[in-house]
Amino acid sequence: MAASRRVTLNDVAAASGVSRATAGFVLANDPNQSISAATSERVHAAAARLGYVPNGVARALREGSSRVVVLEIDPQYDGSYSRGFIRGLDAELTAHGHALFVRHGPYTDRATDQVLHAIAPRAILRFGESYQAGKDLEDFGGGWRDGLAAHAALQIGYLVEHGHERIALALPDTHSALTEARVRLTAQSAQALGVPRPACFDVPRPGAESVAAVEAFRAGHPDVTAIAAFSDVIALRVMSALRDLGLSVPADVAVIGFDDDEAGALATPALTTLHREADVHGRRAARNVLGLDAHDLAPQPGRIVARESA
Amino acid sequence: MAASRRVTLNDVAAASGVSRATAGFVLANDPNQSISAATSERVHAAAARLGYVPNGVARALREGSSRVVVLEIDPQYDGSYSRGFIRGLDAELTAHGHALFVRHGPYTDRATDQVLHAIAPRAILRFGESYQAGKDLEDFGGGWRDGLAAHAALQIGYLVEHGHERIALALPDTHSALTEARVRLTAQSAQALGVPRPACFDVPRPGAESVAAVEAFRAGHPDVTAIAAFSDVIALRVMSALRDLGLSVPADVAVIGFDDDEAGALATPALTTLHREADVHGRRAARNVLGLDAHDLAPQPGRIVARESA
DNA sequence: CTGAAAGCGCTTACAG
DNA sequence: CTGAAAGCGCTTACAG
Repeated sequence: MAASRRVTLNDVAAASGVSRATAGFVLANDPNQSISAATSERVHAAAARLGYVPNGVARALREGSSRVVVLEIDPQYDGSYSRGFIRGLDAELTAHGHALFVRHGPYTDRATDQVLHAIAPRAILRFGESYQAGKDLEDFGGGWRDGLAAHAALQIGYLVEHGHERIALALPDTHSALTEARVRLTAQSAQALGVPRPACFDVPRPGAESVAAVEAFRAGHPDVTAIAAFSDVIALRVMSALRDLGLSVPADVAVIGFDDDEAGALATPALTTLHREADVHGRRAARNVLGLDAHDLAPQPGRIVARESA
Repeated sequence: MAASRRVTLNDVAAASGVSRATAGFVLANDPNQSISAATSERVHAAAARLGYVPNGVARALREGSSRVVVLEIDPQYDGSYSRGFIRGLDAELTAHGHALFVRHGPYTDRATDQVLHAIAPRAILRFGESYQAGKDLEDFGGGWRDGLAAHAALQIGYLVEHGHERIALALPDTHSALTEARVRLTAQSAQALGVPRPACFDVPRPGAESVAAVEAFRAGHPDVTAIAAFSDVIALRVMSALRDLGLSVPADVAVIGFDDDEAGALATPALTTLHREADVHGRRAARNVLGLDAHDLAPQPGRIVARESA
């Protein structure tokens, strides 16, 4: 079968008997032009009949950037929250004529530059960082400042409510802007609640090292009665290590996760955690990056999912 | 600060005192041209000094497609295997001058079409399906035929070796080309090993429904002594449901996972599973999609990670 | 109300 | 050995 040539604006113009310019004006709905209703209708009909779709590459060359947004995400943040965030971001960008593409990998300026040169996206977002598109927002548009602060407070607040005062914060073993923000916000929450500043420790991937890390931390901080984890993944590592050390959760130490991953619900004991509405955060990020108003998209408050571990 | 204009080929040509064409020939290393060493050197020096990077959008418009490959992946397949696959695919594409972008979402022809029109990628891959770029490979280039067959056989083989004959296959509750392939290959393995064809059942997300699904299956198949799961996620759902039903793993029923997710290692009992070298599969897929030879990239055999659940 | 034309930055056949 | 020129498909200021 012959490869059917792509339908271009020229084809639409020819089929409707107008110039390419006129066809373009009609399809772009250009308010500076006044095209007769008859002409407009003919052009629309021809475009529909031929199945015309504008060539995004040509348009991007002309306009200077493509109607594409790229999200960079470090694989260590993959989880139910990032999935929901991506879903919301994608849906909202699509609704506004843009496409979302995700780049998985560590954040490097070289990689970001390559993306810029390769497809000239309208903007590049980094999951967990402010976005890199000329403007310089203070947050990620979806609760990365107010939201994350509120959620960190909720996590610590739950433990305090349940009688804990000596609380620790368990982190992944590679740090980033996101882990730093979390440490800072957790410390602020503790202060506001009148409990000592949580001590932090890193928990590497499962294995002898992760058990040793938890053991060493316990030895240095024997009075800690509850551990707040950076994520459910980290919480599960902690619970597993505590079990290996012969400790019982929550009797000996309480553990609370963050972000409600499926595996937390299936753990023994089932993981108490915090649920955030990732979808709305993604939608808000989309609005912000396109310079659109996001006021009708109220970020949902987070909520504690109380199960067995705390 | 003034936005510094992008460096174009024109700038390089002007800076080195040659025409744009000549500069282009030098930078493209065009074998049909014979450029004097002096000229070539001057152009390269100018390009380096100015930090010239070709505009991918302009190039794509000219060449008909961009040096970009898009991977579509359904969120239900997110896990350690898909992460490794993406890592390998990305690394190998980058090494060959291409960029990888991932689209997360259900597979729909409409979405795929939008991608095509938006950035005209060199190819679009669907995780778990053959690729959609004119050619029609039978597999995904990284073990989706031979590889998946071998791995399905390994999973069932382990159970048979450990004395199981009545085996079931636990699947996610949304089916796809990938689940179908898995069912088919598992049935073939069972036949080759001389045990009855495994009965299949779906396990929905955690909750009352997933427990009911496992209970119903057990009632209908009381003689099943081992369950092979489509993935570690599904295996964890099954183990949790069995626990809720008062059954003990592996004493009452053995469970084996697939793909070695971190959560499996942390479960109680720790999940026995199968590990595949996702990275190499991704690299092979990259080579195939670019039409490059992949013979030096031998797919690694899978291996059983024997823990406690089977 | 509509059309001819320029130009985004690149690649490459063609002419010299 | 090197340059002038066409053209990928679009948008949009300009002329009529």
